[in-house]
Amino acid sequence: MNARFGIGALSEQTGCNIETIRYYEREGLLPDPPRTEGGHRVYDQEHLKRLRFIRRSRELGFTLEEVRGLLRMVDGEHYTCAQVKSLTLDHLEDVRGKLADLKKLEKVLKQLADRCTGDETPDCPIVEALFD
Amino acid sequence: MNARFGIGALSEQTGCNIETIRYYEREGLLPDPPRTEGGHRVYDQEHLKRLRFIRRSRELGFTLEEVRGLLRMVDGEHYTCAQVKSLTLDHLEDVRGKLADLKKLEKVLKQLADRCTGDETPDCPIVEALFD
DNA sequence: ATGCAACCTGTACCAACTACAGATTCAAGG
DNA sequence: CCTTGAATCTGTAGTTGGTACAGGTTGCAT
Repeated sequence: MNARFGIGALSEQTGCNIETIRYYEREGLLPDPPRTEGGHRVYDQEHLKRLRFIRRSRELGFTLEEVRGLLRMVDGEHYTCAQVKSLTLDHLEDVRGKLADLKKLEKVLKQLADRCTGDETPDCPIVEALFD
Repeated sequence: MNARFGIGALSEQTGCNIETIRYYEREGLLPDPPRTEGGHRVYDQEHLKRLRFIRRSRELGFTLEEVRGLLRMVDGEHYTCAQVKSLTLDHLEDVRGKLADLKKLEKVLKQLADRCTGDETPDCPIVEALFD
């Protein structure tokens, strides 16, 4: 249960690639782990837990800066629900903004594609539209 | 009508910032414009038209590589509707993929935020969820 | 003892710009 | 004609979130 393992195992456990783990360490998101005599990193369950937290956050689209914020709260142990919720809602707004943009984009692209016959004609309404 | 103008005016006409215009030139998307004695760039309507094309394409989410492709077709004068449509449909698929991802994201974030009371409690269900 | 997989550091690269610093040129007012 | 300040010039570095080497060292099994 108190298993210790190398960076390769941590990578496999989390699906996070090795270079990225070292990158998170450089960025201060993961603490510098202890090393073997020869300098190899040695991890434990705490590291695993923390890296999973980072990965889950990233999958939800939080930026590294936001993850840093979340980790500070968690580390400080004195965060409130309100703070975390606020960060989450801000991020949700971002996502909704992007969603709206992409929907517009999809509509325009679809319209363009529909107006185009797709045959061998050398005059394309898409190109015309791009030229305005 | 045969107006010639500097990079600042081109920037204003297109909403494209000056550094970006020079960047497009370096990247070969815009042709090297003629220069004044002193080395300042001098543009005309053709440059304006081309830059607008690039900007419109970028606004529709085409990558610079895709824009390059579109420009090659336009420059070559021997593109077909089919080619352009194919590029557009590929891109439309990309957009739809991203749209689907973002929708999932929005759902999860909303669920998380809803489960969170947002009060002064120090135990947050969002944080719990991120730890899995 | 040896072979080779795993790991190390350091650097460079990706997209698509953006942001300087420090030098030069252009255009307008006096 | 001269000055002044805005516009422009080149060149380099930074952004985000990693990824990809190169070239060297360590760890472990045989």
